[in-house]
Amino acid sequence: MTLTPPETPQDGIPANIPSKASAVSLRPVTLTQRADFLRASRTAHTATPGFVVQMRRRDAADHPGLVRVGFTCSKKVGNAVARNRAKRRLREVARLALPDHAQPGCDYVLIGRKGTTATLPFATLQSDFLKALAILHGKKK
RNA sequence: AAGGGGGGCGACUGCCGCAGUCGUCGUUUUGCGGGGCAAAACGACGUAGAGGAAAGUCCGGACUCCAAAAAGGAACGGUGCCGGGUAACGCCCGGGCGGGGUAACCCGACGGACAGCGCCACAGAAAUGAAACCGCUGCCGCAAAGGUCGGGCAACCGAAACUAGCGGCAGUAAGGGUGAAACGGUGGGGUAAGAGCCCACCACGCUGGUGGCAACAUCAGUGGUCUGGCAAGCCCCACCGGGAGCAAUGCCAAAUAGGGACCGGCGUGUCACCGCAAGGUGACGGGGAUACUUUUGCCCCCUGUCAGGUCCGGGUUGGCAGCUGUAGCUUGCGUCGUAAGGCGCAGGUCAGAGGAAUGGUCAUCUAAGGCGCAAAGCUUGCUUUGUGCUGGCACAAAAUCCGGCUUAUAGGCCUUCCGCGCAU
RNA sequence: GCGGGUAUGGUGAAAAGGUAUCACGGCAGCUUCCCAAGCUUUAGUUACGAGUUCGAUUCUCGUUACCCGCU
Repeated sequence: MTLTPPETPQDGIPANIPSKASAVSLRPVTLTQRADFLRASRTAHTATPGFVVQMRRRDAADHPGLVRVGFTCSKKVGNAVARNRAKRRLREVARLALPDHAQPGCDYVLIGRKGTTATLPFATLQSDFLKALAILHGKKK
């Protein structure tokens, strides 16, 4: 894993995305490759009662201006119903907040937690996510 | 106790699918020199979008590949009262038998232990051919103590018979601290003591009659007791089953790659140019191309110094098909059937993708529940009425598709039935 | 998704229908001035729930957890 150069081409991202992202609105691309999640797990992260946020700033040559976001709910969260519910709520949080508050060129990963992600009030999740983003951006600067 | 059913109408915003054939409008990107065409992506509109168990993966199929002429057999595995239903089943329906419950009703791996083998620890006389042992009884032999009789004032002496006991012969299986289980049970007669030895009832086996398609039930006769238990031990009998699974499988593209080895067959299309030759290039010709019905054009590939057959690698990735509508499912009516279900007619039936889509914020209705408040009634801690707040809160997410089973399911609700209490 | 397998003291294993054994480790005691070694002793619902059987770790069914294979 450590022998892999960071400039490895990303097969999961279509080649036409970067040039388009500047022209159209800032729409986050969803992460699907396991390698992206592993890379993000080694970077800065902030925990809130409802979820954990990780942020990774990619290299400048790798699709600058593109915001990517991923969601993770392990089997610890619960059965398939609980995992799906947690992922949906995290997706809604990211959809509402990222276009206004995300920094281009970054990957964000949201991790669901057992119980709380599916049960906390939605407004609490939203405010926690904004706080977490502020902490992460401040840490990077 | 049985069955049904697992909220409705919506708003804003978001997710995902769509050959939406003749929806519309645009923008961007890629390929080719351009034109033009094709493909992809995005936005708006339209339209569709989780369950009764989608779950567990426990059975049965459809479908696909492998093997195979058909059929049979062996091994292995499964099923197991009888009849019916079904594409099929280990499922369902009806019946029988056994068990549970006051009842409604529920539960049952429910063939065979005289085909054979095996096991039954400990305890117990004995764990299955039955017999031995302790006992019980009769006869024979030996034989006390005590009692009886005789003698003696008494201590005591003597005599005969019986008995406990001991030994032998014979009868017997009633009884036997056990044990999960002891070759019938209870009662009576009988006997030296006993025994199905005899009798009545019950249980069991056999034979026959009757009812039933059958499982089985019932009646009569008979045997006098023989088959102790375990087959979710091996096994026997009857029936069923070839193996693997949509990550099956087929096609296309990229890539190592103009791959390598062998077999046997055939005998080098025409023209032009280059070359000493081997050979190369071009034209004509022939064939192919994941295709959707055809046509045309362009482009690409193969071949003409070989068509064909057999064998030999590991690693990596993308696209399309399979892919959702039928052995269908379901609603209504008719008809056959006790039922499961069958047949006929009419209607309804659009999730199908990438590791995978339904979320967020609200509103309202129908009722039930929960937490309160007030009033009334009394049965004094409940009921009724009014009112406020709360109010998708259970189990659980399609992944090829169907028929079942099993398991998980909140608050309750609806229909039918049973028991108990009270009132009439 | 499809298919297969395993659960026994704290750990690793055995038992093959008859009241669960071995090794290491833990607790306690003996021994020693103290420790180590040695000796003695102790702790299990055989993953959970049912069934067959007189009797189940063993046989059968269901549940849970974990592991493995297949693109």
